[in-house]
Amino acid sequence: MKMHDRKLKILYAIVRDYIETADAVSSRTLSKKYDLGVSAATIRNEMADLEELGYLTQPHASSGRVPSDSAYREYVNYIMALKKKTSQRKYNLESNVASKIGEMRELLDYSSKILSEITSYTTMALSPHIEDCRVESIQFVKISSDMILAIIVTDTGVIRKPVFRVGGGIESATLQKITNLLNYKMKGLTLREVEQLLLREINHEASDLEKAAIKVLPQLLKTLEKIDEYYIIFNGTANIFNFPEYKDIVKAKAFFSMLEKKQAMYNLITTINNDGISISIGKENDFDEAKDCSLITATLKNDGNIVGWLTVIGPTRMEYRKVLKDIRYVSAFVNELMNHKY
Amino acid sequence: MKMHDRKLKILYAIVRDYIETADAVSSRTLSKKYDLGVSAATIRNEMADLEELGYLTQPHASSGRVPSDSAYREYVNYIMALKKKTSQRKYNLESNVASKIGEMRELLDYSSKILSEITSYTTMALSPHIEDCRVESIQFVKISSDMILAIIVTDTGVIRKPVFRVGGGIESATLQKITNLLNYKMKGLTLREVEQLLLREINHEASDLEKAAIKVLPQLLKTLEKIDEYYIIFNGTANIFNFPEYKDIVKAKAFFSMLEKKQAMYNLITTINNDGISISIGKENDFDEAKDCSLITATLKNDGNIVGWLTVIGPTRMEYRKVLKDIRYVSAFVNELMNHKY
DNA sequence: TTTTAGCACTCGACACATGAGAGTGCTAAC
DNA sequence: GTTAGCACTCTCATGTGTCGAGTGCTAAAA
Repeated sequence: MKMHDRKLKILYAIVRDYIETADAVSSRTLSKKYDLGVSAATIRNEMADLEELGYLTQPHASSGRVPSDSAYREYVNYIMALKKKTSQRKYNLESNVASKIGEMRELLDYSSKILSEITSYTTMALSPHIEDCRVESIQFVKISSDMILAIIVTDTGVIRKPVFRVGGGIESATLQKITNLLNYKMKGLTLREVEQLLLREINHEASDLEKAAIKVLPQLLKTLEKIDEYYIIFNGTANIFNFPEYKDIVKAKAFFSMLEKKQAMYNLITTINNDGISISIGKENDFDEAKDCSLITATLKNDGNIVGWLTVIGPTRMEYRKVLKDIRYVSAFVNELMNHKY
Repeated sequence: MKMHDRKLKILYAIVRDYIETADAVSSRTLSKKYDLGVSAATIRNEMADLEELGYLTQPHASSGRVPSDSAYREYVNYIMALKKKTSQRKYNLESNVASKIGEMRELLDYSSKILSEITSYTTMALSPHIEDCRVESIQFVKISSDMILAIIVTDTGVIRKPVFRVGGGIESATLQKITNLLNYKMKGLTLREVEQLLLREINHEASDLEKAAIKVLPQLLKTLEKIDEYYIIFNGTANIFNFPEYKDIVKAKAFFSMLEKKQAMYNLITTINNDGISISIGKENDFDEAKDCSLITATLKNDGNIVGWLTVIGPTRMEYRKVLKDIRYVSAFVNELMNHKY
């Protein structure tokens, strides 16, 4: 459905003004502040239409109009379609940062912190579910008489290093044997499949493993089960108080309760269209506590595999334009770094 | 200075009532609700005295009284001195949890989460500064062509596992040599001293290390520098909104800003009297943002060495009695677990 | 001397009225 | 199709009066 150009112009102006001021926008403000070429009365008529179409709401009979989620959506589609300015800003985010980043998790930490600082919003970094990654290698290292460190490296650079214990200890040589065997059998499998495999080994008392080795497996299996499935971290959570919509204590509480529901946040992010940058606005979020928020998420990929997500979280009245620019910048920087190193 | 018994009784009653209701306490309430044996008028006189002594304040001329920080301190000293009921509750916090805990950090995570759940307050878990721990062992493991995992185990069970990269890769054999040598030289040193030692090795082109090995050291040094100095995590942050004192959005924001200042939080905890359980109330906290909060901290020790801290954070109007009981319970549980395993 | 009853006084909370201002919707004229 | 004008609506700030909670003081009782 194509709206008349003027209607759209007015709609965008309302969205922009509301994003800027957080005040209901009046016809008079629009005619004065924006060069729309028509009088306030005309704008009033258009606004009445826009309200009927569901793009605007009126907090009360004699206030200005406030954009609805659909208005933001319309606006966001519009700015997303604008030619991305190819003004390649230089990545001067601490050029020596590369040498300090060892593994993917640190890169997520660092970039989400930066993103929060330059946007002044709350940001979130998320790693993919470990069970969906393919195992590149598994190693076991004995770090004390009864403690063993398992090192699991996946094909996307995600690394997990759980520690577990073996009652009565274990010989280094035995450990090496298990390492070799499992490593051989597991390469390329997902962790889910590895668990299946371990279970079979345990039950069938596989002949190619010694008794001593077998006794480690149940403990290893337990370890794999309790391993952090994904990694999630927030930055700049206190920033949410800068927005007048969170002056309301009930909303503020809802916001922080939302952040604490990590599994729901995980689902929220991973079910979006995982390509480039995606924006979900208010009720588009399939998670009650997030119905007042907008999320702008950049999917980080390496060789086509998802290695993480960076998300900016704020009120639906978000500075989409600015945040889009910033998140593009940071995620391009991350990609740059990955291409060099991962 | 010994106050008259009756004064103290009244003071404790005021503190208890205020903790319970968050409303300024009136003389009439006290005489009705608590069995003080005197009339409201007498209580009024005592309250006037207590105000003069700095234990009470009056929000406005005709309201009840509110306890000051010193009143809480007096009350806390009193309840801390009470005979701890030795009613050894059974540790029925998931008895199979022990088998799931691999390293200290997981124990901190788990116990602070539990503590937050049973108290309904915000909790914090903190590990000691890694540079103050003594190195038990250092190992290097090659996890890909150019990635190396360093495994640092300290005498208190704190483990760090930083990943770093070596341009051009390195032979496994060379790595083994370095591991052996450094391990030999470093055992018992603090990480700070290890850094000094590495610096010397690099500059002096130490003869007992091959060229190939030497080139890894600078990278290792950098890695040690950027390693997480300490580990800090929060649970139940949204709980703060349950307290009416945080209905004020300015205070709520201050609270979350406080949590984001991790270094200051670290200092706050580590400078308290590090023995058993300690309570710091309001202005006793040497950190502006924490002047409205009380912190109850349990120091976790193993063989006399500090292995972490568990802290409950809330308004100065905290349910000291209940929280004390809960934190004693959880930290005893942690100690139990450690004695069995660490 | 200590405790208590009584009473005047203070202050915040709340309900209610009022007026100004912002903004709209509608109508009639352009 | 556009605009000016005007009546109408609703919020917000301000002011006023009342109510109730709670104190401080005083004088009488114990």
